[in-house]
Amino acid sequence: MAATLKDVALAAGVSIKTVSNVINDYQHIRADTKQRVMEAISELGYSPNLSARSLRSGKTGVIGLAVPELSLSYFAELADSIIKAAERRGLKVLIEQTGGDRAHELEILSSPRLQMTDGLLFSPLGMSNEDAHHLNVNFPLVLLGERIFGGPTDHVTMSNVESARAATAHLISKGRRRIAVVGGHEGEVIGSAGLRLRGYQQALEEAGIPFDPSLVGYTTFWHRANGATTMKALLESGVEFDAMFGMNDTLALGAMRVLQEAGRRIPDDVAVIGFDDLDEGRYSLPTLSTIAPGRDEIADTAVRVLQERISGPDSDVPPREFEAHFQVIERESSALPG
Amino acid sequence: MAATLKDVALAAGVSIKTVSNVINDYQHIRADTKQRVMEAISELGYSPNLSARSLRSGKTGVIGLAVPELSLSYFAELADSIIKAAERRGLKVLIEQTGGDRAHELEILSSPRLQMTDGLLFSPLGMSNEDAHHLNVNFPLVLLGERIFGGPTDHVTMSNVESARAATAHLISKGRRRIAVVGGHEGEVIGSAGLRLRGYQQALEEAGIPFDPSLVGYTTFWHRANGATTMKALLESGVEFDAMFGMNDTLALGAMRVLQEAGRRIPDDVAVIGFDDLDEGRYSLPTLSTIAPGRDEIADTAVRVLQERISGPDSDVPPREFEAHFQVIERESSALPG
DNA sequence: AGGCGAGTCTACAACGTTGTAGGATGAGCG
DNA sequence: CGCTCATCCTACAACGTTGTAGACTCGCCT
Repeated sequence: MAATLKDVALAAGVSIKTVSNVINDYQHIRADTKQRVMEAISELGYSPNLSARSLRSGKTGVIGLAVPELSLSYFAELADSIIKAAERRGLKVLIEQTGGDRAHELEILSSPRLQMTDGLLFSPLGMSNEDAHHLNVNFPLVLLGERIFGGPTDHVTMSNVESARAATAHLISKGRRRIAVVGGHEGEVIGSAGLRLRGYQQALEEAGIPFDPSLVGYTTFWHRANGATTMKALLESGVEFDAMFGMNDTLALGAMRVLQEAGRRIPDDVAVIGFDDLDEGRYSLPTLSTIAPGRDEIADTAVRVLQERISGPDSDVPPREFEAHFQVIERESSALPG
Repeated sequence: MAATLKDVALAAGVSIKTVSNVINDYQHIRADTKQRVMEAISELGYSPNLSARSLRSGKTGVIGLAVPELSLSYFAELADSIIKAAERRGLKVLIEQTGGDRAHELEILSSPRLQMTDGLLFSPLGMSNEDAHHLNVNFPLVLLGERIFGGPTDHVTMSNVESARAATAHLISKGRRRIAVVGGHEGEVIGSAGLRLRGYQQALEEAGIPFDPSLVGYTTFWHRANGATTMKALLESGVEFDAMFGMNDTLALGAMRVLQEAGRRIPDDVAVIGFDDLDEGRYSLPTLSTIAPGRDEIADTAVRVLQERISGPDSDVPPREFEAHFQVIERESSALPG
């Protein structure tokens, strides 16, 4: 069906290899030969067979991206950034959804499901630090997210502790001292929740505010519904607070809705800040203050580092850790006289 | 590096082809031979080279999905559904973002960028019905969305007219007669905006309500910001209305925020319904009534049809059109005594 | 005894590409 | 005139897999 090098070679009256050379910009080709080949190519509508090329070269030009779910806005926006970053480097992206399920995540690492790709950007959610050794695989792998630290691979992550500290400090700078947290994971030390809670505590400490555990609302997942139910529980517990730090925007938005239903004014009664800088927070009522975690920087770094691992010499470079730069973005939900 | 059929064959003391036969479940193999081969396979950690397999078979097991942007929630959720549907059928999905740009969309159709895939699910935004002939490509292609109708390929779409009519009828059933629309595209006949506006008009007609053009708010894009500015313009125009139909949820949410800022109560002063059934609308304040467009059905149909085209005999089946089933979902934003 | 068919396995070619080695041509130089 | 050397091109092999054709064994039927 589709034209091959052979067809083009026949049409142009040259050898197969010469056509191949033209395509690959080999230097020593006479101008008229080149011209003739080019004409034959466009006449036959030839385009190279990528499977064959992959077989020869061992490279596919495709990278894998494994995320929990695209319907979680953060991962959708991350995927967007990553696809764009990959495109800039001439790579395509094949997306795999793990559902945040540990078994599914391990399966992706061990089975040949991503055979078609040159390497993998991996954002686990179900795995924990004890699973780090599973990352010891024999293909290029770059880890994303905050579930595992000190693993055997390159790792690109947010500045979780510092940015959570900045978020909390921001609320403190607005005169708030009773700051509720929505989204804690009981007993977690590593992981977005654990790290961000640490940042929260650091900020309190710096300001000389004692840490009150009853202000921390725990939840397993970070969906809108969880933000809502966690906030409901906080309200029912009767604990007082004049500010809230949502561990991500989605939680914050769900929680805000419950606060408003309960008659609390934002930011007057409760100042709110989230985390992630989702587009959504720009148009909520009120607009949501947040931490911009440097998504484009994360995407760009991750793709660049993966590409280095793919083409670079084997493993003489030890695993590296990258932290993206964050920014505190003040919007209406925390806009108060500082 | 990685083990090949040859290595396994050597280890098991059989021919390459026998190993291949074991892998492909060929019937006539002695039990002990099979056993020996299996052992060699797991011992060497063999897994087939997919590039080679693709080269031989002409199939990659990967389909392409071209959408405007994953940061648009609708497309993120669509991609989610499609990846899941593809997984059920043993396919992987490679995602390409067009940015909704016509030139970029045409380029994807004409260039060999998606060579690595067996077929393409294509959701254009910039192209219009006049570009339909560009869909006449020589690889399996299934069209999604409402930009082009009557094209030369299979097409999976929402019931735009009918569901917009149902949305409007829903507002009418709540006693509303002055129904504003947010998201019209000036002069458009085909396309989500044009079709949904038609459904809106049909519902009015059925109810004997005259169509008032000044109730239609036009906008080019369907982001949150556009919903907000369009609603601002409507309010400034001084036109009166007691309900609003947002052509999608994002627009509706943006518009709701402006309405609330202007002091209009929802649903008391203005009843609101959107379109798309985004997760977000389940946790907005108030929760957003909407049309569930049957996303899973769309995804499932699209993947199934594409797979049929990929493996099926060539083109003896004429292009087919599929319309997913929709549902009106009533939430707080339109919850009024019927 | 000869022949047949089912079961089991193998050798070889082919998919379309690129790397390697080397052949042919002509210019430059002693 | 003969040599070298750069330029331009070609033949062949190889990447790892699967389809095709056929070899060989065995039991069973005529």
